Amino acid sequence: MARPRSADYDGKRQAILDRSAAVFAKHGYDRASMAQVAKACKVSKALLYHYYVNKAELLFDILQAHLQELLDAVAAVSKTLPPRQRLRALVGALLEVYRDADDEHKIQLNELSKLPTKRRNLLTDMERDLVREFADAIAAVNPAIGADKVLLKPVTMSLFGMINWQFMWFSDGKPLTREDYADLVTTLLVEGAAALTPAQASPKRAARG
Amino acid sequence: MARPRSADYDGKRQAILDRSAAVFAKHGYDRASMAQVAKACKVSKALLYHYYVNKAELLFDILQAHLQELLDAVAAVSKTLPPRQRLRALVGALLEVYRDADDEHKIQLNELSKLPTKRRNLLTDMERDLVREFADAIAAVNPAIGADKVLLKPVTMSLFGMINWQFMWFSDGKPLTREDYADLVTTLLVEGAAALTPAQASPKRAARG
DNA sequence: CCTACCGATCGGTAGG
DNA sequence: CCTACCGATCGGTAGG
Repeated sequence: MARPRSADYDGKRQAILDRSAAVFAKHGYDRASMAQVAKACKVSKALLYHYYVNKAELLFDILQAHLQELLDAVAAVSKTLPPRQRLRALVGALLEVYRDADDEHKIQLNELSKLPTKRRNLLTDMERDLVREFADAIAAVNPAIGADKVLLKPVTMSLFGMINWQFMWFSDGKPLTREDYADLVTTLLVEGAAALTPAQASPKRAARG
Repeated sequence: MARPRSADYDGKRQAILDRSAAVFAKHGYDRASMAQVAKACKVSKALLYHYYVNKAELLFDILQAHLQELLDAVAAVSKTLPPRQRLRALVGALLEVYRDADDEHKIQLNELSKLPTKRRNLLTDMERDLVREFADAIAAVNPAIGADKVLLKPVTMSLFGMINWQFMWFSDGKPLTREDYADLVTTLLVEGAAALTPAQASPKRAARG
């Protein structure tokens, strides 16, 4: 009989994921040694290599789990909400996942490029799916921008810029909550975008302030 | 007699700065070996250590020069422009410096934390000065937000998010130019922020979409 | 301005 | 026989 997998295999794996993310975020992927990671995870280095064939696979698993969490949160937002409320809910969903994922977010921004091409492409595909959800939501709120081949991308990327830069300055416990910031971002995007489109004979003229 | 400095000392130093930034941006600071950097700069490793006492000083010099260029560009924007035109010019100034500084920008985002505390603090002070210029310009355009202790920071950071995320997706030669994007960002910020303030009995209510 | 070389440490793997 | 794990150590490379 084959020896069965440890009863707590998945639990252990998740614990390794969380703790190693903290080490990678703090010291950077290259500087964090597998010995350091193992110590933080309270396992031996050999056990770490039992779960992951190499360091890059550990990094990949951290980022895949994080991106899947983002995609799940976005998928859970009702598709029947009025467009603006749906966009607001999508922004709030991302910011809520980020509450406990500052480490994973930093790793995503800083270390993704260090994965081998195939693994990296799997993750950038997930990122692209996430972006598409937001682009569609923006198009639903503002059909003129949705139909504009030139404007939709920069407007969508402006939204991601605001959301993904949040980790640089935001801290919980201050007067402005995550919900407040989701409102603020949605207002800047929606009301700002509305000002782009009225005189929209050509995309260029529409974009000019 | 001490041997005089090379006639082209500063020119060589600048060339090292540019080429090493490319290497650090491509492979990451930790992975890029000093041997690799020396080869890209077409100098010996020993000469590299003649200009910089260690690897971190090279990184510091790259980032200091970059941040100084940003501060200079911002300082060159006329202070007598009408508020909105001034904000637009400030955004355009940053995006214009970024045209030839993608490498330096990536390094600033990814590797700043790897410098020793004192060096890092020198650079974060420069970043703070840059942020203050923009916060002041936003306050001039929208005095209600300028007077709001809760809103000014997140609104300013939203602007930096849009500008500093640009390197992730923008490419020159597409229909949307840097000038177009400066217009777009300024419009989102100014018209969006205007929608935050009318009902501004309390900051929280004002931020709610 | 170079080659030669160091003390330290890395990611990954061996036997059991 | 299998998988789950450990203490010890490998060959190769880094910054300086």
